[in-house]
Amino acid sequence: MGVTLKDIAREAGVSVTTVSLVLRKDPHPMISVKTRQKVVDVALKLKYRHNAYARALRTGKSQLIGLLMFDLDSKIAISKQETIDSAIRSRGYHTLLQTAAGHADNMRDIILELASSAVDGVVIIQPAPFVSAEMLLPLVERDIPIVTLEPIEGLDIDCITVNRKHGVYLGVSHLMGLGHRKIGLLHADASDPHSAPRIEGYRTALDESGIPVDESLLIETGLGCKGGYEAAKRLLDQSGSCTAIFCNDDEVAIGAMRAILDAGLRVPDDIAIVGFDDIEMGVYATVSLTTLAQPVNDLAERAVEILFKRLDAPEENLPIQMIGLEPRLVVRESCGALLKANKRL
Amino acid sequence: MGVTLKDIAREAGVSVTTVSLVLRKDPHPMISVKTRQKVVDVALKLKYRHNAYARALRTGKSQLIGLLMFDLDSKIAISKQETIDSAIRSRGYHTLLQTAAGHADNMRDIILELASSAVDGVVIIQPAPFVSAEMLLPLVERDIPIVTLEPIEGLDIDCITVNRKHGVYLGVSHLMGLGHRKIGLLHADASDPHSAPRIEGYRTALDESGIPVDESLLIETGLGCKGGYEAAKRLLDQSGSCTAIFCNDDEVAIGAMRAILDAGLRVPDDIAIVGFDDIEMGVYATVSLTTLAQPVNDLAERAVEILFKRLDAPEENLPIQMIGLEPRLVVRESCGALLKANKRL
DNA sequence: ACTGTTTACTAAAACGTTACACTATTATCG
DNA sequence: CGATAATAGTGTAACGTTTTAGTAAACAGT
Repeated sequence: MGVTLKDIAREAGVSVTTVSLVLRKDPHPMISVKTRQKVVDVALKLKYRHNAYARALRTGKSQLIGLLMFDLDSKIAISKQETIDSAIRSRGYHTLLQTAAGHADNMRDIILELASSAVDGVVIIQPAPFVSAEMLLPLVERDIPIVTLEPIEGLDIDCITVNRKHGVYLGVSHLMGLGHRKIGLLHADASDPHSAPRIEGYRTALDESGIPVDESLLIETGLGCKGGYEAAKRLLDQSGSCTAIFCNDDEVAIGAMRAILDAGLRVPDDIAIVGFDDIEMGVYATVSLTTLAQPVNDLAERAVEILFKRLDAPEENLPIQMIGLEPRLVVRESCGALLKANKRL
Repeated sequence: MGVTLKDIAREAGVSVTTVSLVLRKDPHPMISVKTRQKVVDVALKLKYRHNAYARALRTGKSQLIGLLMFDLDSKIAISKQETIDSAIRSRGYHTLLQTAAGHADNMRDIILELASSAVDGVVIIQPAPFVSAEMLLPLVERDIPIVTLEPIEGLDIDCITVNRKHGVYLGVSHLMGLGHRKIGLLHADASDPHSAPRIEGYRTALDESGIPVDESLLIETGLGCKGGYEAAKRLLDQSGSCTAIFCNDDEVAIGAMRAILDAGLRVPDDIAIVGFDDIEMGVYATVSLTTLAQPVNDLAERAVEILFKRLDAPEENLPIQMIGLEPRLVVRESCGALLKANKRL
């Protein structure tokens, strides 16, 4: 149905090979300018489009990188996706974004589908807790390079992530610097691998100042605004005595703020809030959000860089990379630091 | 490198055809249970995965639907994407999500790429103002069915959209029912095809009540929280006299709320707010958002339904469909209706 | 015992490319 | 002038699958 190289060859009076050579802009082979021009003209006239399948079948390469996401609920994950996407595009490759729409079953399906020789490489943006080493086997067996943005237990693959432990440490230390001693922590449940480092960072910060950890201030939260709202409510109900809350991420923080306001308290006057991620919405929250910014650009660029190093050198046994980037504290209204500074004036 | 049908055929002592027949689970051909079992066993043993490219090349079908988005900034667009994705999955097809990451140039690239026989059909979630009829030509020429969620000028293709005019009419009428007479409208700029229907709906509602339209209350807004924040600021600066604002969408509304609070005013006491879309964040805004909910599920299901009707009957000349679904008013705090009801008690 | 039918399977040709190994033709040089 | 080299191309075999048209064997019917 479509126009093929054969059609162009016939029309231009040359061989299929020549047409292929010309249209691929292969600089090496010797084709006269005249022939080149004729082929290009005919191709344009017939509105030729290459058949991606035939090309991929023949070359074994698709110029396609699979971008695997669990869902599109989190703004920070989306901004990672966008940045990675553009890094891949800038290298002349295309992106095949796959989302599991919040279903772990889909994740397995998608990985199998990607393994059907569909992509040259894979970046997994939200691996855990949805992706296990075993699920990635089909890709590993076919030597399809994988980079994840979070470590996967039991599998040695390139991983470039954010040092969440240190981030939480920075945030909690900041709150302590403002005088807070009773600091709540809304953390994801244990199945989320981000949870443990966060709790560690929290403990480290408190330990360092010799403050004992009050376990009742550690509250498990669901994800999203809704999760934060409910978790903060539980925290406020059970112990009215905390003066600050460190939230799992900005979306949880926005939900938590709403719960605090609903309880008749003010942010940051009565309770200070710190989030994690630095999403745009945080800036426009009723009380703008102090947070730890993830180095999204860096993260994306380096992830793609590592992936392409492997693509370019398929045979070489490059060492597995495990890199942790540092988040950066962004001070806005919700932590009360600005309020305090103003008062001092 | 991968295991092919040939490998299985050799190992199982049958022909390639037989293997293909068995593994595709073609019910028609007569293959004995014994042979069938042997082939399946060998395939499993060798960890066979079909080669998607070879299959697509041979059959001319990829079982892939392209899902085209301009960006992932808007929550409502994402929820449409997720719903459409799962509708496509439930039909045994796969989704190829492509985002232009906010660059119109990418959009053209992506469409060309999709036209390289890469997909069997396309759903465009945010066509306007980024996609023109001319850009879609490569798809149209190859008879790849397209469904958009918004009309595209100059091109007759299936379109299933939301009746924004009526939505705005409902929202503005609701505000008028609450006694508001000076109602601001934050609308996208004219390049956005949603803009005109919104303004129309606004005018219709006012006309119906015999209220003259004060043009100074119609303010052009950028997208996202930031856009809403800035536009609301402009509105408040130039005329302090409006008592309600209808916002282009929920994200704009959240930004606008922040601007109102920054100006020392309260929502909804001093200024009532109504948004459009019904995103989750609106529920957890400091003042929960009254809005017009888009019928996302319906939208997605019907879009996919139309697409598959065309896929299943490629030759039949099905009539072009243009469907507008009705949004639904969701009353929360920001419009002041609840406040008023409480006072009355 | 012959035709005809059913059952179980297979050979070979596509699909549109690319890659490899060639062949003409023309130019260069001692 | 003949030999060599450079230039400009071409023919054909893959890539892994599906599809079409077939064959070989077993079986039934008269």
